[in-house]
Amino acid sequence: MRYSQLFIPTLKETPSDAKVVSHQLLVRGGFMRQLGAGIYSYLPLLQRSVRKASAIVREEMEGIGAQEFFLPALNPREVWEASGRWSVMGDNMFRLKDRSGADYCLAMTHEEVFTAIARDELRSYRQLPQIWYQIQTKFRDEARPKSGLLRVRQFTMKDSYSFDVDQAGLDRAFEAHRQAYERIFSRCGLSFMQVDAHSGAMGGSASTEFMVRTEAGEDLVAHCATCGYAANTEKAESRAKPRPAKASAGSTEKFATPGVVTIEALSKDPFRVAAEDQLKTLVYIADSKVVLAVVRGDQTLSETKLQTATGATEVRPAKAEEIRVALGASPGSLGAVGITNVIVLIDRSLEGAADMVTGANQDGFHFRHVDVGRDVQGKIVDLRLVSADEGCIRCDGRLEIFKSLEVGHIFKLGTKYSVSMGAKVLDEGGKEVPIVMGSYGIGVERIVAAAIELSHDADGIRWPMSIAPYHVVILALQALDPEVAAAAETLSAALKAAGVEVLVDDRDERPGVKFKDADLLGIPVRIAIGKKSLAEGKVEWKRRGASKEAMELVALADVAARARALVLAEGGKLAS
RNA sequence: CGGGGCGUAGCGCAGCCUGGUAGCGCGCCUGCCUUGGGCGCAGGAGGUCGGAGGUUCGAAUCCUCUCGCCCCGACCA
Repeated sequence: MRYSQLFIPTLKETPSDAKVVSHQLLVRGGFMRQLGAGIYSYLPLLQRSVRKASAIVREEMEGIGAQEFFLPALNPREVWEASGRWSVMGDNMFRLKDRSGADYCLAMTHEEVFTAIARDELRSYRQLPQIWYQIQTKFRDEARPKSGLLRVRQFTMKDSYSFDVDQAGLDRAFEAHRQAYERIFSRCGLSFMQVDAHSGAMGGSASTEFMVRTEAGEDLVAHCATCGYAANTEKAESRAKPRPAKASAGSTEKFATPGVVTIEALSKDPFRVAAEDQLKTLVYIADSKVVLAVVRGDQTLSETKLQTATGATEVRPAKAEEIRVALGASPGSLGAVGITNVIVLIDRSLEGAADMVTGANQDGFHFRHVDVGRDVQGKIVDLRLVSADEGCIRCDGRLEIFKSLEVGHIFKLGTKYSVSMGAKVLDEGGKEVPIVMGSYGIGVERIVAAAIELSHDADGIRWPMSIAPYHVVILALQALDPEVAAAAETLSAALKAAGVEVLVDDRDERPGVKFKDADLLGIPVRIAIGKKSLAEGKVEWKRRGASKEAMELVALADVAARARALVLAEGGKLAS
């Protein structure tokens, strides 16, 4: 393709509203433009990369026997009512009405529609297993779109669903997806890791996220370098920093703490109660029920874990009035001593803790000598957020915590949707059983954005060969010079004949402009054709990102074969 | 949804506090020049100052409302 005829609106300056690198470079490089918050138009160059990523996804899905569908993004309310998610999805789902006033939504995922097809059409275990997938636009009314393509309201997702007659079948489908995902992300040039994850609104049991470690990500992963344990902090567990064991110090005793409403204040003069010797009592409303969550004073509650523990679909901090009604005191003086009329959940690390201090549910007073189990009773669950440098739960290593971007997520759904929607088959024994399902997603644009986050420099993008918009860019440094132009033409034709995708910068621009744009666009191989070297029948070959010293003069006649070999070696695909 | 910030030419910004007929850089168009890392010179086009209402002789500037975007938090398969 001739650069002069392509639409590649590059910018000299970084757009002021772009914060993360992938966003900046995609806009500067003329790959995309914003239409609204979290809504982007993909320009020709980006579309090429997205299609390449999609093609890799498609190949690997076909490789595990998955069959491609294309389902409606516009869904009637009924199918979402059937699974109960019309209400569960809340404000995150775009909703609309048709002309007759009937409710519709823009699908944010497709468990319901696929399960409905399975329910209507699958009757026998003989028809199983099935893996169905699609690569489709998804819509989510994100509360806060941000970071360019990393968090948007409309995006492309590969979603697949497995249907099996039993758990063993699901395990096989899950494993097949894990391996397909490993191949997909590797082929797209990403370094990634698999982490244990929270299942959230998807329901189901086990789930694994595929994470790319980058500061641009929004998830926090806890990782143990010693044994390899890795989990999203929504799920991660650790050995809590130990608290020096204390013996019970007799019965509880109320003492005045006027004006003291924080853990911090209580740890100072005149009280000097270490944070780890305090019980932090937090009041939440879980699906309209009051819940007390108790963690150690030096720990942080994980709302996600609280949600898991309560089984509620919505969990929020209680308002001051609600707290007063439930406990008769204000935040800062709360405790769970003797509380039996509401649900009390206690973090596992507090099991057996003795001689603690906690609020007395009377403003200005606390209790001391509080023993968990004796004075504070409730269900012992995992509630606290892990923090860096705590001990690994699997070995004696330490955890590190870092930001990551979720590019894929695989779930063992089990029978949640098949039961709620009535998708059943007859098993070998003629018994009717719910289909055992799995659900598997990949954010296609996130692959592209993650590749940029991982691979760029001060000058621009450095695309992996497999998803680069073109394999080679030819710079005709003196575009108006007949010999240079002719050489560019000849070389372009040779590369094309060899199956290499080539972009020819034939613009009547100064060399500096072409070099800058080429660096910005990040095409893996740059061939510069200038008068001087051309006189000797040579052109300059340079890998994007390679040092100046790595530039080589290559005979014109050798370029095509060499480029073809490189494309193949680096996992690119030759055009047929 | 809470907190903060910003909307002025295609892009990046100044002007606003202290009201007086809108400016800079880049880009764009024309000509000359130049041609291996975003050249140089000269000329030129381009703006309902996000929108509505108000105050005023007069509003980009002050006031009210509103829309949009960005950031932090909450939220989030």
